[in-house]
Amino acid sequence: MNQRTQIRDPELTRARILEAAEALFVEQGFSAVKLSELARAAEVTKSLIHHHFGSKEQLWEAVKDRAFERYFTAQMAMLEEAGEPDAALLRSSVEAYFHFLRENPGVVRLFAWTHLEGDNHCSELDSQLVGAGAEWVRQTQLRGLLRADINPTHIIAVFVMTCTQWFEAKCHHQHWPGMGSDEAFLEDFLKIFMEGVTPRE
Amino acid sequence: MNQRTQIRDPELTRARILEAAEALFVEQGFSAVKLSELARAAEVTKSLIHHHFGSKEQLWEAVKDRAFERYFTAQMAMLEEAGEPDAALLRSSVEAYFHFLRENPGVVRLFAWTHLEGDNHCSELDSQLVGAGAEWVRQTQLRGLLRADINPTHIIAVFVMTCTQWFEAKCHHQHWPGMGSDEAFLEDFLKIFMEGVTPRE
DNA sequence: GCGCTAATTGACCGGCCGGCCAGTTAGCGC
DNA sequence: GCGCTAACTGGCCGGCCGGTCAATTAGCGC
Repeated sequence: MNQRTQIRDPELTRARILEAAEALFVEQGFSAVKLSELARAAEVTKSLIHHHFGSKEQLWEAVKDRAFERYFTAQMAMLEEAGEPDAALLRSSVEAYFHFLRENPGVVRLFAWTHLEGDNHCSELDSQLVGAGAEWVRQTQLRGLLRADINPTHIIAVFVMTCTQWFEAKCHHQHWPGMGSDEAFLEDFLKIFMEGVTPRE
Repeated sequence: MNQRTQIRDPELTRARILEAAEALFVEQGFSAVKLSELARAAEVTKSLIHHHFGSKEQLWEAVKDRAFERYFTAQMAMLEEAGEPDAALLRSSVEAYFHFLRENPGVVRLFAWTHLEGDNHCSELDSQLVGAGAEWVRQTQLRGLLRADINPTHIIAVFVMTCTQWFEAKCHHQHWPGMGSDEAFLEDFLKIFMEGVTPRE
């Protein structure tokens, strides 16, 4: 900003802008964020934001791309290290997904904002992920280790949506009477879910 | 707007503003809505909005209050007409809730926006609702008709969150490979859920 | 009918929004 | 070192945002 330390590092500048932008967009959503505020947060001039990203809209896209890229690679890694299909593995996948969301609350909110915008530019990536997961479920069904009378995609959807909503709407239902902690809820959800997808002997 | 039909009907005016505001807020969220646009949609001058509601913020509160009031009374009515506690009734309650959300997509989005804002000014009403539902579950558990090893509030939460997320994030997962229709998903969710909450004989 | 209240209008405002541009300068290739 | 590219600055802009206000008038109580 002022005359001190005139070192230039465009990579760092881009990173600083992206980081500050992600924080603000996650917090307030696209239209509530002001570029002036963002510039202050990133310790950068407003013009610099335009120089590196073109417009507020393009910056928003860049932020989403980066976050969903992270989400996608993390999930893909989890899927790939999954071993022999069986019910226990499904359980631990749900746990892993739940904990991933808990550790990445920003991603959850970013998802939520984009859902509300009707934006589905991340759905190619997500479809891949869900497709792979559903295929894994199908294999497990074929081995008789999961109920075969349920659409595999729906099995994935049920646990993904429950975990997502738990964190998206946390501010809302955390005050519900009798509601337990993250872990207590996950425990109870797994009781229902696992019992529901496992075949009766 | 112009000189024709100089009839005044403040109630109708308020209603027109509220209706247009709800539509826009539902669509775009609070900060993306412009009062000028809203005035045009409601066929009303901008000043009239301020006259009747004070400020954009207060109008937003009024819109939320009205919508949540509607939601609350509808749900309370459903709860009260519920009869003898048993598992079949839980099933039909889930179905009713799911169909209510499908018929009221605006409410779902309004909920979503307020969740993201961290606003929980509707939580007293909601807590009542959840409390009543959980109590009903507890009664059913005591009769041995539902598994007793699960927190009743969590049972409510699981189905509420799944239904909510289904509609909140519809634009997102409707393109997932293998995903079925509303009814097909509900069917599969109920298979999992009912099996999960029913005691093994 | 008369007068008072409040619904309604349209002109207007200060502020700030996203974006632009002319000018400066750091840093890299040569 | 030299020059060129692009990173970076600060001032600026048009537009429109939410909000105000004075003036007008419909409608209701009496």
